[in-house]
Amino acid sequence: MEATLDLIGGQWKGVILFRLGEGTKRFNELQKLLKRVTPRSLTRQLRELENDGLIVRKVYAEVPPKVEYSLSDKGRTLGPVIGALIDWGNTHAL
Amino acid sequence: MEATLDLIGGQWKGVILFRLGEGTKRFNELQKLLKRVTPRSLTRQLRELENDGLIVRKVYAEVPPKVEYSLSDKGRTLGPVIGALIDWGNTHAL
DNA sequence: CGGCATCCTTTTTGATACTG
DNA sequence: CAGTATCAAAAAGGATGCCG
Repeated sequence: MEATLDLIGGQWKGVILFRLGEGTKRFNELQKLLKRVTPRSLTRQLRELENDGLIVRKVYAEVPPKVEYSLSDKGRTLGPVIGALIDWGNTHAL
Repeated sequence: MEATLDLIGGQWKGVILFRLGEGTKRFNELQKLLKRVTPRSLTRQLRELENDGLIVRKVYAEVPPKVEYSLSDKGRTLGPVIGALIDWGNTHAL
């Protein structure tokens, strides 16, 4: 369980995973959805999620650049966990 | 969900919650169960969990001192969440 | 036994500016 | 658009020692 928390415990990782659960998103879209995140932080969280194999980063060789992020198969297995977190939060939020 | 992660996202909080789910524990017992945690860190995590109303701290006015930690009613509602985290970790651990 | 105080090092985060 | 670079600041964590 410590391992699981390490994977989703980052400041923004939970929300990123949740948002990507809704569908593929571009860097810019994520940045708008996660108010108050700096590009630097967002980049780092995305890289960690990618290294952990939870999300997939797809780069299009275009101008202007286009990068899409989506859940990997492994990332999708987190669905129930994310769901449990959200349910509890909705029920017990201050 | 960010709120939920804040509550259980600390370095040791998940394990503490899990262990207290097994039953009431004393400070010393927790320290033994959580290898490598320093008293300072353990104290701080316990205080935060207490302030969040997830655990109960009971002090006995004895010599030597005795302090017991246990889950609060609110803390017990986290059971399914903890369970989901553990299940996922067991299934997908490296 | 169950801490708190102090000091120090490591890790994380933010703000701002700039680039392929 | 999707980042990187750099600096500064804050938060977290460990080590050690002392106390009621």
